[in-house]
Amino acid sequence: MKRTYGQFCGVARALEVVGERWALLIVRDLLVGPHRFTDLRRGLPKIPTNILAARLQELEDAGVVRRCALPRPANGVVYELTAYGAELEPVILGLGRWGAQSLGVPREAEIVTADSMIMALRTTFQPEAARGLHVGYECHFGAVVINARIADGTLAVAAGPLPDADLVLTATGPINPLLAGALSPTEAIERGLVRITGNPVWLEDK
Amino acid sequence: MKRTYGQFCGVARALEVVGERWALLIVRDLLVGPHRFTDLRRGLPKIPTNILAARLQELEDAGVVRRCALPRPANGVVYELTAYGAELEPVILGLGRWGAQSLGVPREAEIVTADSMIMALRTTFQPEAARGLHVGYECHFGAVVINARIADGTLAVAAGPLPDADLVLTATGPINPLLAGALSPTEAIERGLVRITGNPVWLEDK
DNA sequence: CCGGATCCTCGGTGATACTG
DNA sequence: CAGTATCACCGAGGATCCGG
Repeated sequence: MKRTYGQFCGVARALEVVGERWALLIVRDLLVGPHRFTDLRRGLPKIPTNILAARLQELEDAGVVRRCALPRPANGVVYELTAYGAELEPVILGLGRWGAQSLGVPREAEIVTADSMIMALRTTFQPEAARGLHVGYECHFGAVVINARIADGTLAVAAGPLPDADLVLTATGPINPLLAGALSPTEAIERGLVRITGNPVWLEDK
Repeated sequence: MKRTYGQFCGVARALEVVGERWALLIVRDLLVGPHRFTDLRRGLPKIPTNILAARLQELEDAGVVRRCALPRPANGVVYELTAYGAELEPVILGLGRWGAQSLGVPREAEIVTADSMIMALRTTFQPEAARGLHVGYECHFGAVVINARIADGTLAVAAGPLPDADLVLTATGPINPLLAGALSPTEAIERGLVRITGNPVWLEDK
């Protein structure tokens, strides 16, 4: 018997499914792609393992997450979003955009993960500004390196470097206004928040 | 000292502010308009009063909610969203749309509130379909009566009846597909989910 | 009636340790 | 690697009370 809100309302139903602590952060990481238990654990450093196991079970029961045996080489398990779960993407992006406004400066012992930065980049992507563009970026946030490829007005972001990147960005200051969309990349460079390497021609918008 | 997620991420920050139990439902009700403590309590029947008081305090500290002395006639207090808090509207609407898919049929002892139905109507509103329209609706969900006015492509929904309504809708069955946008009003009527009174000419879309 | 404050209980969370 | 087991603790949930 789970806790309910006693309301016949879509918002209440949604919160009964993904409103528990940690649940939406798990969904955020899974929006990047399928993850193993240990991958999720690495991305959510403060989550107790029993809570992670419980959340995954609940999300699986709710049809948000699917548990899959890993393909051939490595035996193991991966968790991935169902189509239903993937429909949470606009909600997560909206939450991220709202929360980025009060992000401030990283607090003591607060970490940056590749998955969260990947979703942050997706948050700020403006398809209209990217029409007809074909670029590869490599972004460095501390030790975290992710790559972004823009092609045909769509954005693909993933972890790791991009050897043939047209442009390499390195964050050197508080980049939260950039993530919140309150600052353009050009302004960010002027303020010394981002250092770039490569061809500045590709600095249209992200 | 509050609980944190230990992540430098907009989603995590947002959940630290509005991710606690009941918080987003309070915001949902306040999106309809300012409420008094007792109004909120009525709309969230299962919330303990100490939790409601604590959430309001936290949301006020976070700059999401503002506490206001009530205007002249009645002395008292109202809580209203700040501009920052009101920016959560797209997130709430997205959550409501997602949750409405698995809304099912009202569970035992599950109630329908005016505020939740008002937000549900806002969820389904499609500005493009309402262009040039000027209509007044009155909607009945059990004992809950709300009114909707469409003018100049915008929607205004409020609690209570609308004496000069062009159209009166009464829900008679499981209306969740309608709320989720999976069903058109016309189809809903054919299935006997909604009974209408008035001039069917106004049945374009909501 | 409004706007809480207070007390108590119980279960989930969080930390750590341990196992197949 | 992928969890399960144990346990302390604190916040949710429920009831009652209290000053305007």
